[in-house]
Amino acid sequence: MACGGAAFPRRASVPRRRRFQFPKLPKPRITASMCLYQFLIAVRSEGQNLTNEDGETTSHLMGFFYRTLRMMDNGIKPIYVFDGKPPQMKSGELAKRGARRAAAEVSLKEAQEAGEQENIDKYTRRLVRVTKEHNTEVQQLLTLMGIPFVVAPAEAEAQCAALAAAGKVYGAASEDMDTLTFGTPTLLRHMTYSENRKKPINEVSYEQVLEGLEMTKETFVDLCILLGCDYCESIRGIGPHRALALLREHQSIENILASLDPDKFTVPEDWPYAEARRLF
DNA sequence: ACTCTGATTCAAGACGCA
DNA sequence: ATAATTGAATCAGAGT
DNA sequence: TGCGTCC
Repeated sequence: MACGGAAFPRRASVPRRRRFQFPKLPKPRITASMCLYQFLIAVRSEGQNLTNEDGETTSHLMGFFYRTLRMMDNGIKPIYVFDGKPPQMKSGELAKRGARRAAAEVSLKEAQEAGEQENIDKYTRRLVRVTKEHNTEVQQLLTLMGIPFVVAPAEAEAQCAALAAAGKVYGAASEDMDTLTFGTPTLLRHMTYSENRKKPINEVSYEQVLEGLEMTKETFVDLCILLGCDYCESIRGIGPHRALALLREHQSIENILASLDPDKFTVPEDWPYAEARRLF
């Protein structure tokens, strides 16, 4: 997640990008959770989600329906992957999110009182929440459409990587670089943009990324951990450049830690980098 | 002067018609 | 009871 | 391409 593509130094990110040409029967797997969010946030009219006559939201169903149809039109057979249990989070992180949500609620109320429609929309979007019902409704829709989906035991990204690595699908469609870290041979980015004809689909090959960065799978995983992944925080003061340079020099987090100047960089206490590494 | 990091902010879908 | 993103772009500021 | 509509 946090291992964003933009986080990689431009010069080093030699992973070649080439225009994606549809193979015969591509079956990319797609993480459904993010789609759900985006549909609920974006599919609106006059600030409100689309609803049926009973007032129940249908934005997510519309979104999935049309996007899936469009993919089928282009010869893509998608397999959606739903998140299972969300990754465990730290209490500090939870508190931070709670605070942000509270702030958005306050801002929303202010905007409502001031009658600022633009801000009302903005903060309403920020408060969007995906429920279990949304998930099951979408799954039901996919079933009716005959579109396969998988509910991942834990994180969707890992499940996708497994499907892709096993050759069950052509590739994994996601914006999340963690998907690569999980070992997906092929990552497809901008899947939705390209459906919208705004940007070309970006095909990233794991092999070529490693080659371009001159890294092994092991050092690449360490790199992603240093950049900050979902499972543990990163070291303050170490960003993409230093992380890459340090790994080139020392090959592993252990070696880096042994040589880091403790006066300059503070390593988090009980830093669970090894556990994070084990997850990938 | 320049490089890097980290904080902040914003926007987020798809269709069809003109 | 509990909940809730993220990538990209931009800016500020620390460190070199 | 821009814009109103989708429910």
